[in-house]
Amino acid sequence: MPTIDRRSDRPPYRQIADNLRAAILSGELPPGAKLPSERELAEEYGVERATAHRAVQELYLAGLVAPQQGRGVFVRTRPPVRRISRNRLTRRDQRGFYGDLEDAGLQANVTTTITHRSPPDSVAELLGVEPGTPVLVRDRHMGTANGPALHHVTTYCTPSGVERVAKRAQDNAGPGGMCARFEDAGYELVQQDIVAARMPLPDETTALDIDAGIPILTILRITTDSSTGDTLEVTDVRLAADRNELRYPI
Amino acid sequence: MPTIDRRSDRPPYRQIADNLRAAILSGELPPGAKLPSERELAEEYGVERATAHRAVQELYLAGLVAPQQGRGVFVRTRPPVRRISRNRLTRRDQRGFYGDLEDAGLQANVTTTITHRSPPDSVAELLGVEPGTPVLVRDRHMGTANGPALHHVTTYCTPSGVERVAKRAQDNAGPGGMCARFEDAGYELVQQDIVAARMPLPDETTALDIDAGIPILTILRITTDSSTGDTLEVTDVRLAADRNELRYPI
DNA sequence: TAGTGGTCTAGACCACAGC
DNA sequence: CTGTGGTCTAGACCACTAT
Repeated sequence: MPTIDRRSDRPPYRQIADNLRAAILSGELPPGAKLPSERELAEEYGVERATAHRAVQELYLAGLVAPQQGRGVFVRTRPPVRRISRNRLTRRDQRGFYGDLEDAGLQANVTTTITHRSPPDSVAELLGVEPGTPVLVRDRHMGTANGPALHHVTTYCTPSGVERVAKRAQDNAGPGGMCARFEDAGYELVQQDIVAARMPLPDETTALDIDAGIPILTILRITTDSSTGDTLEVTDVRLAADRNELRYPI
Repeated sequence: MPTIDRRSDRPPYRQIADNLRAAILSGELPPGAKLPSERELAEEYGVERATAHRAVQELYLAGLVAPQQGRGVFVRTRPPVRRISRNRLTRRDQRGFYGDLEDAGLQANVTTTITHRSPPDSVAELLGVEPGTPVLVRDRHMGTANGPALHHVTTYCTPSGVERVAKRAQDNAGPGGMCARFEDAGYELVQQDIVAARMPLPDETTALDIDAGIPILTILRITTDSSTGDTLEVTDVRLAADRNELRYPI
């Protein structure tokens, strides 16, 4: 019999959320299970419906439950996780993105956009250009024909980097991507990944099919010429954190 | 003069949040700036205060603003970021955690707890033990004397792994951690990191000093014996995503 | 004391699911 | 039709901050 301590510092809606969360994490409410309706919760705990709603909202925004209009609130089921290896995304010696999808019996769906625009200040610094300077930018949105979006890749090229591989960068960079083209041209590359996470912006929420309470993983991949130390390109990858993990062999 | 489209599908509180978010991202409301009070927003947009509150709440839960009771709502300032290198956390050939802090003029504050308990099922599988089997667990909570928490590290050891390095694991594992002890014993180690992100649970929120709308980065580091392929230990690291980035040289 | 955000009650209307 | 979650209004009390 759940109840609320009105004298507690913890507000009622949090106490209700705590109880529901504990039931979910203990397995008492397994993935896919239906929570009591907000009106039932309200009566059960002796609060207004708005308060019960806030409790459910708390769990929704933490990614634990998924409300469905007209049906009820259900415990989230974890979607299948893609475990992405270090060099799956750019290196030529991998079948890469497409092979990954073929294995799953899916058809790839890639849209590429080429623009000139000024990169974020942090990227401009890495590229060695003045903030606000437009550079060549390739946006690639990766998805499946009948499924959720997979990831979004933005590649920023330095002017000098573009010159070195000529027009290939303007169009499709070919198998292995830009890096393979740099290697074709005889450069020895050094790469590093900067991995971070944050909450998505609204446009990322729609572009990457991200549910509330799910962060995005971001990878900033920096490619430099090992002999000169020049940065050749910077690639920014964004993925939904509930469907993707990154694997780095050491 | 901001206004609301009552005929739009997008509810009023989201339209207000959109306007504020745009002002923040464009720099019109720079980090540290004070937002209009909820009562001001309510009057400005012709809505009730509760609706204005929801708009601000939206931004709060997305990690963009920080409300302060009695003072107002302020645009979040990004805390300084620690960029953590691949092997900073375990390998012996690094000064590691302590050196990192000394550089910043801080004093380390580590509390270690040793228990026997059953690991999460996913970890049990990696260790090759039955789910529910208690194993040796070392919890280390890392912080600074006068600052926010840094990270939390949980190490799960296989029974066979523990035998091989005897009692060292029970106590302080010594410089370089368990991995160094395995190497002392002549093992060749292979490691891989599985990086993911998720929203924190309430206890992690307090333990790691995490604000609303900030995800946590999780690293699952798996150490195996390269000759036999046995998993020797599994380490789970959790860090606040607004203060930490991971750097993986390739 | 006045202004701020945090929370709750009370009641209402809407869009949507399922019967 | 009933039950569900999504949202808004209207008003209230609290704790906290600053003057």
